[in-house]
Amino acid sequence: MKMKVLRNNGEVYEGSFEEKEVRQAFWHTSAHLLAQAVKELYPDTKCATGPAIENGFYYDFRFSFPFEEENLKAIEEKMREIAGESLSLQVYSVSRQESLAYMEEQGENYKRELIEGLPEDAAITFYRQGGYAEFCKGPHIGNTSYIKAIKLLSIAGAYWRGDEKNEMLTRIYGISFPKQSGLKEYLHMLEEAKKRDHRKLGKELGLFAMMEEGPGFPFFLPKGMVLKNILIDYWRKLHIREDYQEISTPIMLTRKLWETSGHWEHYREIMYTSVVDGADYAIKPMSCPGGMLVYQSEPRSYRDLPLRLAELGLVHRNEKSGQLHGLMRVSAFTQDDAHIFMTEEQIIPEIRKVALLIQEVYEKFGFSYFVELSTRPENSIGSEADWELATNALIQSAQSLELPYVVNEGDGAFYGPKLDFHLKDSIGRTWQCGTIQLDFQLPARFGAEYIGADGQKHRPIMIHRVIYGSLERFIGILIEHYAGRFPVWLAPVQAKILPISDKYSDYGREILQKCREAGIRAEIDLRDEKLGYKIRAAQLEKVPYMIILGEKECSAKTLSVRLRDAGEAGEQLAGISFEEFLEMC
RNA sequence: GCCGAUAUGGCUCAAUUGGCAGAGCAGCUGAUUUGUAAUCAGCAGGUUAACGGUUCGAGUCCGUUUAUCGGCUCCA
Repeated sequence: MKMKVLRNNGEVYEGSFEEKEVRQAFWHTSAHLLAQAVKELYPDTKCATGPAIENGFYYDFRFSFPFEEENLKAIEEKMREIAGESLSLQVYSVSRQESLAYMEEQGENYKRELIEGLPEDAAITFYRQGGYAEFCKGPHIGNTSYIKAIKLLSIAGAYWRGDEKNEMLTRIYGISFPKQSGLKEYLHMLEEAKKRDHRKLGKELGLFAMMEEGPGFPFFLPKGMVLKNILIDYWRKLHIREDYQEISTPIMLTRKLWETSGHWEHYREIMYTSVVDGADYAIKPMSCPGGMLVYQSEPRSYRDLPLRLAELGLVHRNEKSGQLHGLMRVSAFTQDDAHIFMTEEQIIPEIRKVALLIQEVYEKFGFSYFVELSTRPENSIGSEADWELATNALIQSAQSLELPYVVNEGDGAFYGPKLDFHLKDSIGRTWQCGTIQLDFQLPARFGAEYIGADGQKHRPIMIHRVIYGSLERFIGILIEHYAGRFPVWLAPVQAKILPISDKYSDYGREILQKCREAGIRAEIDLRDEKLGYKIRAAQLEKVPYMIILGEKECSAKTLSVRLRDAGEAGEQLAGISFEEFLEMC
């Protein structure tokens, strides 16, 4: 179905909902419709901003009463009513003066503030639908009647202009479609995504648990621990190949160290601290100072560089309450950290090497990702020149690898800029996993040195980097990515042995032992149940191979293997030898 | 931290206006000896997140706390 789109230069474009511009215009108009409905129902409400987002739209309001989820129904109803009036939209330009006067008259102080931020000579475009007009750069769809299906999804608090120092507004999220079927499909998709939620699967599959006794501190259950260890084994292999050396540094170190590193000043509020024998200690929120001390544990020469020290560091961060999220955001997590000490000439080749390693790992799991370059934040240390050099090195490296990135102004670490790699979860939220951070500050603060070819002392430059980011977050993403159906190499249980009756238990145990000797992660189901029951249980546990043992197999000393990923037909391999099975794994 | 919501056996969920806390699955016991997604029967399992209040009586109403969920801010 085609619909008209009004651009702010007066142009009219005709396109379908499948096109991004049209869809964004559609949702943007839906946001205006939401504001219009809210103003009609609650005229005292102040409107802030309301854009289209990747899936749907939102609008921020300041209500004159405590707004509750209950109120959404009435608003939704009103929106339908207005959409049904088939209001056509008009776009027109107004001078800055005039629009300020209009917002003043309407009592829309947030809008006024936004317009005040625009240049003096700016012509402001307005979009009007019926009695509701809003300053907006568009585009919008031509008529409200295109909007046939509306659902307001949730409410949330959101700071005015995204700044926590500002007052909190009420944000209403919604979605809309030109057809009822579109909405139905979308809601169904959300339901499906919920089934992949790592918190649900983590519980069902016995991977990890969260307990009230340790909010934000995940417990790894036996099967989750297997998964974690597989990731660690894979990581170790790669790092040996890439010429890293593994170290381990203490969880808790003295205040003096954190003062030297700058963490005591810049990171204090999220560090767990303790007093031991009258002295202040902090539990590490990062492993870098430990790595730094290892670097300094002996004199270094330019021949040692680049020196790559890797550490699976368990760090603790006392996050503000309300920020925890399953395994994705926890208070204690294992970073697959490494600190690379190098000369200036080695910066770009080293960054490239790390970026390639991150790409290799993400490709191994079939992840798609996007990269973000974060620049100097307000609360940071070091000279402008160092920051510029570091930022340019990251840009050059990314460009030389043809790695597309978006810039995130002012979001760097306090000691340096960084390239962040973001992965998506099941409902499209993105999480920062890999990161490459360049740091001139820490080596200076610690007075780190190496002896150059010229016999003089020089200061090394440091890279902080992670590939997984945190094992916990990465496992969360992995669970959702595979919906719990891990590939064989990752599956905590690779094979479930299912004897048909207890007459075959001994043969089952024999096969179990052979599996274990061959390094296959196997379990046996010796319960007094029928085969169908055991298959169902194994299938729900998402075990890749089900080894079925009955009279035929027992007497011929063979196996029958049912595949988890076989279709409805229940494809299986009957009467194969143990060796043939081994080759499959 | 902020805005909004939720909390009932191990899990998923019931419990009319405040009136005896219940079911399925999982677990245990017994029978059954099973061929590709649930065999039958029985048993056990709870200070309804915690604390306080209103009431003759609270899972249900009110308050506080904790945890969790959807977001904002922050972040691996």
